Formats: sequence, C-alpha cells, structure tokens
Amino acid sequence: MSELLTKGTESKGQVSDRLADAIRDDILSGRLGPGERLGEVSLAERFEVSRGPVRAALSLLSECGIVTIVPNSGARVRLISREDARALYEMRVALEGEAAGLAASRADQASAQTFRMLLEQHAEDIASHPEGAYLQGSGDKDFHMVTAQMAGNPIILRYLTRELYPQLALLRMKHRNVVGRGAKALREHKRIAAAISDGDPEVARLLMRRHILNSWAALEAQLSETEEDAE
Amino acid sequence: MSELLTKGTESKGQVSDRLADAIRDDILSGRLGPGERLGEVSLAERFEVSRGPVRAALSLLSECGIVTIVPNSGARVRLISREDARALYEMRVALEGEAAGLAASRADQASAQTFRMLLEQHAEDIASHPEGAYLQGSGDKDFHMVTAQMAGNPIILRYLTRELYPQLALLRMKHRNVVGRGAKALREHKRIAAAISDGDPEVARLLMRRHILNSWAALEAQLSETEEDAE
DNA sequence: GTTAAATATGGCGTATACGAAAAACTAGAT
DNA sequence: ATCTAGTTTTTCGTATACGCCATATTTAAC
Repeated sequence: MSELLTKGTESKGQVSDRLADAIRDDILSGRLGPGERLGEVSLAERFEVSRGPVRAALSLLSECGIVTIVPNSGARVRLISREDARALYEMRVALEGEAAGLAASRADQASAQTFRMLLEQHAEDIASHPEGAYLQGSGDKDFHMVTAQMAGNPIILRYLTRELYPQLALLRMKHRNVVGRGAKALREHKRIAAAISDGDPEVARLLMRRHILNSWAALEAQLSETEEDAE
Repeated sequence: MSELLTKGTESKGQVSDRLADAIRDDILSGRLGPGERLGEVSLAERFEVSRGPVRAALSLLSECGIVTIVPNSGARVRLISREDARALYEMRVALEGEAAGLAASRADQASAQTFRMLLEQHAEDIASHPEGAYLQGSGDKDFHMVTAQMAGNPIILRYLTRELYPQLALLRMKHRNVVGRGAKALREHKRIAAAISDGDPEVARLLMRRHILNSWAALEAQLSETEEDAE
C-alpha cells in the first residue's frame, strides 16, 4: 500500500480518514492555499491510493467546510468570505456560550483545578512572549477546548472540533500577523473560568458570549484593514 | 439508468443526492425502522444504481446523523439514545435561541406580517384539531423554520435543517402518539413572535430557550413512560 | 477588432469487477 | 453451556472504462 501515509502518520483506521487528515493538515498548515484546485487524480497519485478513498476524503472535508465541491468541476480549498466569517462567529457565540453554561452547571472541583493549572500555564506563556501571540496560539485553543469538553455535550463538542475550529483556522490563514489580544483575552478567560468553577451558568454563558464577541470585533477590524490593502 | 428514481422524484442533480433523499424519506416515514441494516448491495439493487452512489449517500446520511456506519461492518438506521436526545436538545436550545435573537435584531415589517399570518393559520389548525397534534405537526415545524430563516445565518439554518431536525424526527419515530402541547405551544409561539417583531433580541432569545426547554421536558417525560413500558 | 458559436480537452460521475480484510455467524470441542 | 476455530458474508480498496459536463481554445461571423 502507500508508503507516504504509513510513515508520517498513524497507520490505523480507514484510508479515507487518514487521507482526509493529511489533506486537512496540508490546508491548515498553509501548504495548500485557499482557492487551490484539488484534483482527484493528482491527489490519488500524490498519496498513492485510488480515486475511491480520495473522493470519500474530499467529501468529508467538504462536510467540514474547508473544501468546496462543485459538481462536474472539482474540489477547491474553500475561501471564506466575510459574511461567512460573521455567520461562523454567530454560531460560535451560541455554541461556546452554551458550552460555558453547561460546563458551569456540571462543574466539580477537579475541573476547577484543571482551569487553574491551565490559566497559570497561559500566564507564563504570555509573560515569555510579550508580543502576545496568545490568541490563535495553542493557548487560546486549549482554553476553549477544555471548556467545550467540560460541557459534557458530545454534539456541541463534535461540531466545534470538526467544523467550526477548522473553518476558523482556515479563515485566519489569509490574514496573517494576527493582532493577538493577549493579556486582555487572558483576563476574560480568568473570569469565565471563575464563573464556571463557581457553578454559575448564566454568568458563564454571558461572559463567554462577550468574550467571543470581543474576539470577533478584533478580527473584523483586521479584516477591514486587509480588504483595504487589497484594493 | 434507474427508472425507480426518475419517476417519483425530481430527476435533476446527482444520483447520490437523490438516493440520500430517498433513503432519508424511507427512514423518516417509518418504512425503515431504527437499527435496521442498510446493505450496500441490497440498496444498489433496490434503486438500480451501482455501489458508488450508494456509498456516497450513506456517507451523507451518516454525516446528518440518521444512520451509523461501522467500518467493515455496514450501515444501520441510527437509534438515538436518551443521552443523545438530551444533548440534541441542548444544541437546539443554543441554536434556536440564537436564531430567535438574530431574527429579532434583523426584524422588519414584512417578517412581522409573515408571523401574524402563520400564527393565525396555526390557530385555525388547532381549533379544527382539538386533540392538538400541533407540535410535531407541520405547524410547529413551520414556526421554527420561519424563525431560523429570518435569522439570516446560513450556517445555523443549515445545521438545523440538515442535522438537528432530521434527528429529532428520527427520535420521535420510536415514540408515537406524541403528547402535543398544542395550545400551550401556540401561546409561547405568539410571545416569541411578538418579541421578534418588536426587535427585542434578548427577550426573543430567552423566550425561545424556555419554549424549547418546555418542549424537552414534555418529551423527556414521555421517554420515561416508554422506557417503563419496555421493561 | 470584438463578439459569439463550435469544437476540443480535461476532469468528474457512474458502472463494473476483483482481491483483501474485517466482522459476524456457525459448528465443533472441551 | 461456554469458548474456540473455521466459514461466510459484507465492506473496503483497487483498477478500469466510458459518458457527460464544464472550461478553454479555436474558428467563424459581424
């Protein structure tokens, strides 16, 4: 079978799933730019598999929203418009707000401890990186992921990890040098974590909603700048 | 090509899409019960197509959450557990609550008029059917669909129509003779519509959340009864 | 010279067949 | 009766072929 796939990545599971992972990595790491063609035959040759798994993988990625498939025309790396980004953030406000509320309603001592350690770690990261690539870095992702996991809702968690976060990552591909709200975001995270640890769903939901709306405001401002540059 | 498909259904679009629609109808209309096997070859023979489109269709339906695919074993009609139902309703609270809020923030006169007509129609339906199959009937679906469309967020709308509502329909397959909160639900709908027409996002979101939580409480009570019967 | 139609090409969608691998079922032995 | 081993069924991956659609190129007409 393929040598390319079994080497770098884990060699278990369906070929189509591994393929989808590989292509997703290629996209989210920037090796494949937005709008780029994803021919079935070229991919099949590149990964040394047949067209069947390639079709399945592309179909999967299209469900996740990081590639668009035009019938009889082909698949391309999706390019996310500004309107898409707005809708995406509205979705995120709803889901992560709910996740924070659910996490608060199901909080226990162990989760409070997890948050404490996580936020201390993030504080150190910020201190060592004064320029604050905190947001968009692994730190921000960790916080939101932990919150989503604590919500205890597999459906919400699945949507966030499978569709929303990959699309956000894809959105940020085009707009490099992210502003990074750094310390500000960390303060907001601390208050959210406190509300969750205290078992206060309404406040946790409200704070998380605000936090993501702030994040959207920062990103939208940056999108406007980039658009001006393009003209 | 196929005669079975081109006759009853619209004959445009991909074969795999039409196939997915046909299978989904078979499931949601009760012709295929939960847990039933969906063999690729039998489906291919039944619809007179090859296995390729069948695989694509099953993969699609698995993404929508109405069939489960076990690798190397096959696809079955999904059976939704009580925990799945709870998670599903938590998702619904978040999304439809947000949709109501967004609809309120974007409401205009035309939408208010639409709501007025829709609710009058529903009131007549209730009057003519005193036993109140309003909930789960087309009426309830219409109200929530209209609200979701007015939200102006394609991502939320897509998730609701593509995944959440089909799964809810599948969930209700097992539990017939639905209680139907009828008139009560209609009253709640009216207040939600009023908040949306008034352009009051916070109240609209709050009322919609409550409305769906009430709906969940009714359904959960019924699930408990059914479980007792089964034992 | 510009536009529009006709052609050519490349890629996708579908059909079919075969080998391999995994799961499920069956039968036998302890 | 339970566990194990072998058989069978089904899916998964591969290979190949062909028609159709979409785009690009060329050609013709205005």
